Amino acid sequence: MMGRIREARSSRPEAECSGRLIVRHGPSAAVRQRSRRRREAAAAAGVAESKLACGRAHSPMLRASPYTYAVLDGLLREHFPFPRRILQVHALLLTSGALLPASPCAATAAFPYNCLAHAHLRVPAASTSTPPPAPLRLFSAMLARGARPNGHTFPSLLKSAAASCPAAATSLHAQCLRRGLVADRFVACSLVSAYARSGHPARDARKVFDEMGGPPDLASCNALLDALCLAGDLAAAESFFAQMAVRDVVSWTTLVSGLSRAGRHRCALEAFREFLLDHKGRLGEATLVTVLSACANIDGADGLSAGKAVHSYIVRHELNLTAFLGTALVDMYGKHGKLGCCNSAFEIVHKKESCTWNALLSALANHGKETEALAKFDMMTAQGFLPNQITFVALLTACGRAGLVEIGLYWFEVMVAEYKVTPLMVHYGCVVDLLGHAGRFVEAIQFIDRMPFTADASVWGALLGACKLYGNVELAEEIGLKLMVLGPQQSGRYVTIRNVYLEDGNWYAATRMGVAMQEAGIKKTVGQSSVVFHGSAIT
DNA sequence: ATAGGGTTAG
Repeated sequence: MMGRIREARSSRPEAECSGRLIVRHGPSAAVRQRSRRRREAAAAAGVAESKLACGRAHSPMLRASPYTYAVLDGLLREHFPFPRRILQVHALLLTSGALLPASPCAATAAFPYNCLAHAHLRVPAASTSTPPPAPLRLFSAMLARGARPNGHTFPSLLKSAAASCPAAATSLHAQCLRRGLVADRFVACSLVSAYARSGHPARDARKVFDEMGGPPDLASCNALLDALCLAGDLAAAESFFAQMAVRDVVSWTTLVSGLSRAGRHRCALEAFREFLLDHKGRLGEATLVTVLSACANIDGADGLSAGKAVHSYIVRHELNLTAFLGTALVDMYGKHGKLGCCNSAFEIVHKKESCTWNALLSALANHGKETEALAKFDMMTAQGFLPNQITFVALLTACGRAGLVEIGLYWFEVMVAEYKVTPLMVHYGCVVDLLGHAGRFVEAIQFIDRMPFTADASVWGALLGACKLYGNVELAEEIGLKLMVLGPQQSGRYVTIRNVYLEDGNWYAATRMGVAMQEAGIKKTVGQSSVVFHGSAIT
């Protein structure tokens, strides 16, 4: 406990003067005792009591006035970049009674709750841990204490819900309706965004947008644009974008990211270039990250050279390589197989995060540096970075490529048992790939049967690859039937199955597969070696 | 001397 207090003081000594302004003097014995009890309760809850606003011996009671509110807001703002201090200020507000009514007969103010909820948006999920995110818990608390949520309350709540509690979006919307707040443009804008980010169909977001009071403003338009992109309706998004009266960097970034997410990376890059034609200002992190991501996914020299151009922009303007930007850069070089650049970009990212490591690991795993990927994984965990689902995809891929079957199986077990990472379809695919490449077909099939959900085409495809490797025609045929049920669209798989037959010399079966494909509605005749789909060959 | 919304990496 002492250690924490000392750290808070020594790392930010100037903060000590902030709070004294907001305390009222003259504590009675009863008040002193109450305040001690509060401190103990806070301590028991594991929150460090900070000296920053406590004036220690005084009974801290907030007086509700515009002035104290301004101080409170300033106090929180000052601590925005430091998640733990936000928690400390929260603890302070709890112990000082700022979240309670100023007097027994007064109403509880919404203001401190609103500020606090907003501040908590800066706290990464890991620190807040428990499932309902802090802003939503604060909402319950304010309702319980009779504070009346207002138009300033909901934007933070909706943002938080969209990020980590999608199911809450509709209830919050109901709350806004009941309180007559849906005409507020901030609230409406947040609702549009929250619906889109909670996986609702675009029409829900659109409805809120249409029912917003007055003409829509730019932010709301951008929110709807994003909603259309997220719902996958790029045609609607593009036409909406075209008829927007005003567009800013956010509008363009939203469009570029939407196109890129839809797989139209070249279109995304073109849109960005169009944007550059008459944009004179500096580019921000979000825009650069989005463009780098598009560049990463454009195969060939075009993508790489555009990515390099973005990199040189970063260097020229001496932009700080944040985790976000750095990761995008590492990924861009990694996807293009430029492992040297990838590595040096990785090295200069100041505050690396797990995803930064992930980008590096994926690059190594996918470009023949499997052993190095395994070594970097060890470094990553040794330095205290928590591996996540993506990390293990890279790790298992590396094991698969290197033929390290036992090691791969080991890490799969560790992933589930030790890191509590819930395996996704891709992870199962990796393990099936591992087993398959070792020729352990029985185990692979047992493994698939034990999966908590039904295997999709990617998992069967992994096994199919192994069938091809080992000439296991019988199993290939079985898988062929399954794939036909799962997805008649997967023409590439059929071709692989056919090739298994062909290599086995089974021309009859190969022809039959061709017929089956035609029956499944695949425009592909036996005898071709590849199909062209949207300009790229699938074999 | 009172707060809030839209874009971003693996």
